[in-house]
Amino acid sequence: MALTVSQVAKLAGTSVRALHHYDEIGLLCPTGRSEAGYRLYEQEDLQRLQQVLFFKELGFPLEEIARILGDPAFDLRAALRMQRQMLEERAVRIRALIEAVDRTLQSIEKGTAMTKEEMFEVFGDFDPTKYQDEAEQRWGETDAYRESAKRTARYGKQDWQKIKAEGDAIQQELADAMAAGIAPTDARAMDLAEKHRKYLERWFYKCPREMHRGLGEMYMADARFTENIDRLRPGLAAYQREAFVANANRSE
Amino acid sequence: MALTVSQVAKLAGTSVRALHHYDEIGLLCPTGRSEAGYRLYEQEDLQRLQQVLFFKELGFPLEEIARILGDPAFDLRAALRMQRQMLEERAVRIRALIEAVDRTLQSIEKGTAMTKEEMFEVFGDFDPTKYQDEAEQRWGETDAYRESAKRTARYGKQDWQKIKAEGDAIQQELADAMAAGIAPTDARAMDLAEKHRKYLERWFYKCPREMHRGLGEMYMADARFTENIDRLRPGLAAYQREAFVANANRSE
DNA sequence: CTTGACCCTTACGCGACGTGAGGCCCTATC
DNA sequence: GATAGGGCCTCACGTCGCGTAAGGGTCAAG
Repeated sequence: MALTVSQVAKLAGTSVRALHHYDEIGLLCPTGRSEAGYRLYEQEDLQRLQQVLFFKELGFPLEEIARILGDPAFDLRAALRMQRQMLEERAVRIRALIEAVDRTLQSIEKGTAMTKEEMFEVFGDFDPTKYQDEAEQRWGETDAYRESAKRTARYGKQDWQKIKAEGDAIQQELADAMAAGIAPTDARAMDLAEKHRKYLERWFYKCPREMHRGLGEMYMADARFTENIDRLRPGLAAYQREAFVANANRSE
Repeated sequence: MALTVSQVAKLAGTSVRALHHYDEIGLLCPTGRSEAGYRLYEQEDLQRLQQVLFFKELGFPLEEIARILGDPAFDLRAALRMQRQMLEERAVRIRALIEAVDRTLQSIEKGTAMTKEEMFEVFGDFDPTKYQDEAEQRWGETDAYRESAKRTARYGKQDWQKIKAEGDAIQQELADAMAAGIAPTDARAMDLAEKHRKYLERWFYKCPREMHRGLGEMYMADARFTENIDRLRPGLAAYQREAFVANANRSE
């Protein structure tokens, strides 16, 4: 069942030359060669190619990809989860760009000029190299990462109870902090806010501080949420929101 | 109010070298030069730069960008709407990739191997040159495009209130469906569930059906949520959950 | 035994800059 | 007014991920 270059290229939607290139630089060397020197790709080569293309799609330089895939501690599932995460970050960026387009359109229609800063807001805070750093970070502390990743692995039905319990516990901690008279702007409260955010990120993926702040505000705006949270402790919703906002504002 | 290269670079989040390059190839030549030969950028240069960066972000080669911006029939608003459209296509692609990652993860966890075709499905149907073709097409039939684009154009800048209202409306629709005696497994109810999911994705990013189902279960598991939802209509929480689950199970 | 589709290697080209090198300009401080 | 440090200029070569021949073997079908 070995495939030739052009067959693989067709399958993967890439070019023969690209496959040659990957072979040249040692990124993807076919396991076999025919008598006449033809490259022969097996199933495992295809899997590797899929990974290569995924990372490529995410903007990694080929050399990086080789390093990642070559890592003896490489864990396919962890990698896939990482890819997922990064794709979501991309989605966020695209949304930001769409909003920027909309804002520009609006300002044109209203005839109000944008400030220079506004014009480039969206381009500025994007660091394309961030991905690579993140990857290295993640792959650096492989041990710790693996552990935490293992937990996320299966989202069994009953696990949702655990998730909920964890969320409740954090909220209880916030309630306690409030009861203890700790200001929402206090580092301890902010740490709890951050803990909450991390909790969201762990289970629900992606929640930058910006959005977390928004979440806090939404809790306030929606009477149903407020009531609910305040049932745990009156004023907790407002307290929580303050803590989220404070946490969003610090460290930047 | 003229700016120097490094100032512009900082503003736009690009590099001085890039600006030099754009000048070299005639893509963005600053209107002025100081006595000493320093490049001086004016407001209009910044606007053009913004456009350049937008198109670049969309993957256009610089030469193409020069052609587009140089077109005497160039209409900024039409261009922005086109950019919007293309960004949304990108978002779709990213979602497809996310789903591909999810499918791969699932097949690993279930131990079922994917076929070769499945593995590359998502890469195959992506044509990076499509954008350019599309651009030319669009610039050809400007009239028809304008009309349809008008609808897509504006999106309010603020507000959580609108978001909340939208969410409430969907929930109200679900309550109505329930009141009308429509089964939660009925296509109409599932459509509402899907609508809710899409709503979440639009504003809160990412919520695959798997997670949506989990959300429904979480609503049920948490007494506070259940009470809240049921306040709108008794039993709505359970109904909603059923619809989410049904929706998650179909179409796959 | 030829034809045409496929494969090989070698090598140069290109787009969008990064990265110096070498030198002028400009303000600030001694 | 001399010098230091930062910013600006113009070459010009390097890089990355291939595209694109060039020149030549391989293989199944007719």
